[in-house]
Amino acid sequence: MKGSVPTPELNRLLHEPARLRTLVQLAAVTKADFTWLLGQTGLSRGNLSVQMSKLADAGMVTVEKRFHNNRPQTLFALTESGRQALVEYKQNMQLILDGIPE
Amino acid sequence: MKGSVPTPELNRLLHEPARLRTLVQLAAVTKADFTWLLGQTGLSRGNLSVQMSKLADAGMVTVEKRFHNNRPQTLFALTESGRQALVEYKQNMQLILDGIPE
DNA sequence: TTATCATGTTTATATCATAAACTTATTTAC
DNA sequence: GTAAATAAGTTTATGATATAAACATGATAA
Repeated sequence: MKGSVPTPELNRLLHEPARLRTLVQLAAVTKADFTWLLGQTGLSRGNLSVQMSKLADAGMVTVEKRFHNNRPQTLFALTESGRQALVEYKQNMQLILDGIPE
Repeated sequence: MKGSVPTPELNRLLHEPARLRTLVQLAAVTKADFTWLLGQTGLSRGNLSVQMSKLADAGMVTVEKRFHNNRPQTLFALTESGRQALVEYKQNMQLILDGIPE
């Protein structure tokens, strides 16, 4: 068994850095609106929109549209299954990282 | 600064799971041949070939071709800059993971 | 009432991961 | 001795996907 290094599967939906970043942000708050996420992640509007749609389609986040100061506002929140997926991703990635010396 | 979560850049070359896996394997040994990596990673020959070429082009691994038992054999080894890149990736990813509760 | 800004969404493109098909050389079977 | 099968990779074709550019819509400012 020499040189045996674990290589668990990584959820590709979460693995993409643009989405991983937004999910980590969402994990740190109860709710976040589109514009705030824009600033935190540095993504373009188009990119953030597409990524959030994918996360919503997969049930990782909820989407709530409303008006705030007569402006449309979109609020996102991590779902329970999103939180679970994120924790699982963390565990798997941690196993991989542990195989790297230093 | 409420809700501030660090989001360092991740080296996309290393971030791709197929390549991350082979690099982690290479980090655990001094040298590895193509067929052995095939078994460890579960990648197809074509995929492994492409990924190793990219890693070689980027200077992350060295490639040594020789004959062994009258068969061609390709040996790979992590370079020093490859090792550094891997450690840096580990540190950055660790920062991101630390932002995830549990 | 025209222009500008704010907030997103839709599309078009360009990259890239992956497997299928191909190459070349070597044994093994007949 | 030649045809089939095995070994070790590489090249290509395609399908997915990340990303920005273009678009849409409504509100405020000039």
